[in-house]
Amino acid sequence: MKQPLHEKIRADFEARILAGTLAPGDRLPTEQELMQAHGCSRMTVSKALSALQSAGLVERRKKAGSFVARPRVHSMVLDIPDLAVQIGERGQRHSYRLTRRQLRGPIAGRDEEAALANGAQLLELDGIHCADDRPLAVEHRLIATRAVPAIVDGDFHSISPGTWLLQHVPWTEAENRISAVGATREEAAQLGIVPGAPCLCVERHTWRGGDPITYVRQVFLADAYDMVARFGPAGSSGN
Amino acid sequence: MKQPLHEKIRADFEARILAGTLAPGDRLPTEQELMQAHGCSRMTVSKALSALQSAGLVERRKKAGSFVARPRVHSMVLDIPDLAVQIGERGQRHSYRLTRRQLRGPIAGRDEEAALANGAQLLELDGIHCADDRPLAVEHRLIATRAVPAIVDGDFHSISPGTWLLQHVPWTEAENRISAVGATREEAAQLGIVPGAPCLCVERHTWRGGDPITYVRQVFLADAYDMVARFGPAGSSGN
DNA sequence: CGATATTTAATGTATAGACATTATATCGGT
DNA sequence: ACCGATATAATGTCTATACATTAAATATCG
Repeated sequence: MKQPLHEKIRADFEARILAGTLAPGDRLPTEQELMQAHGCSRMTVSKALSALQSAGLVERRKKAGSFVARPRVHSMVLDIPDLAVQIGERGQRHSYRLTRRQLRGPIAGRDEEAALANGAQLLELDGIHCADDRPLAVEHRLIATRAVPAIVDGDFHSISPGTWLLQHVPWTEAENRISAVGATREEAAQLGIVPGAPCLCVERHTWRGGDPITYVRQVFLADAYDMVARFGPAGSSGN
Repeated sequence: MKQPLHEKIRADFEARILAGTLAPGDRLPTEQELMQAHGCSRMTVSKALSALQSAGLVERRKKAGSFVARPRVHSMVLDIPDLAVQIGERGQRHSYRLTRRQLRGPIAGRDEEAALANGAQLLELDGIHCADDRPLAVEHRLIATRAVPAIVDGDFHSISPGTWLLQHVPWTEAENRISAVGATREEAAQLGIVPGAPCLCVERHTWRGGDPITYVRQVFLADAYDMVARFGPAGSSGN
């Protein structure tokens, strides 16, 4: 054990937060309690808590204590966009229509699906996003029931799975693959465009503490959607 | 001045690093020197330096001291891709052909160009990126000579302006706008495809400490290029 | 000269205490 | 019941010191 004490305390809470044992909004012990529990000085626990704070995992308030941070939306540089919110910001009404729902195992031979399923089942949810009832994107999504068991009870005829996931399951890692594609016959029919018309395709994997959560492929109407990623110095932190 | 001392020290070095006064590899004062300079204890300067370290701005080595961190490539979540490097990684030969070079002022009425120029002139560089002599992307670029005066002496018939900029001018903020477009007649001719074929369009602004550096619009062959952005917990730091 | 041992200068970790700050909670008075 | 003053509990900052760790620099020996 060459690990410094403040690092061990930090890692302990990080693990518990990522595992969900400590949920957003939960209060964690005061510095007094922690220094007694670990038999160390206050500076040491304070250092651990400060590290968690600057990593965006906890929020510290005087007199009140330290709490697991709420959403983590803006600490991460490129958000996972919530289509419903984005469309709403443009003054349009978002709607989602479910076209397919299936609970199944991974398709044999598709290693990515097997990795996502991680021994359990997958929930497949396909649907269409609309802005003011005009089709905007078709979505194909797979969700690992192992990571998100509550998903199978969800009703996604009204709210989209993406919105639900963003509100219930914080992610810690994500990978976006963005490309331009010509619409297939099927996609073109659903979006009301001609086959081969340019579309923006976003494929995204998300993980939480190393465990895969979901895979999604979204095909957008080209003239209706841009993807914007802005990023800059993370630091500052402030007080 | 309600600013804590360690924060003032941190901000001071951050500013100097972003301004370029302290260049990558430069050594900054030892904790001893800093505590004398500011008349404070070692813990205080150590806290400032630790913050800079976890922000990825400096690297600290025992016995040696603290140094301005080298590249900042992986601390930033979504890289500015260097096409030349990416193509090389795929085992292909990258080449860039300059098609237009013009030193000019901002076009009247275009506020973005005026903002980029910032009172000085703009260097406009258009060109084509090829992989193994097959056209891959057309690029339209504007560079602020105010931020990068050395650019006007550059010879971009062989190396691409993007490569040059990445190697010479570190950026601190960037904004990517990614969309799918149909190729215009002109772009189609340069890329060897039919007009209207789907292409991936990347528009990017970059800044350095608030000053605009460059604007670029790249139009990629859809089937030859994906954009991948992977990001996860910045923290960990470790020792 | 070169490999190895020693010194040493820097950061890394930790302690125990002091005082500052601030949001919450409690207590009064109207 | 409300509003305002006061107490209080938590974090925020800082000091002064001690010892640990590490890697660069230097000395030593074959």
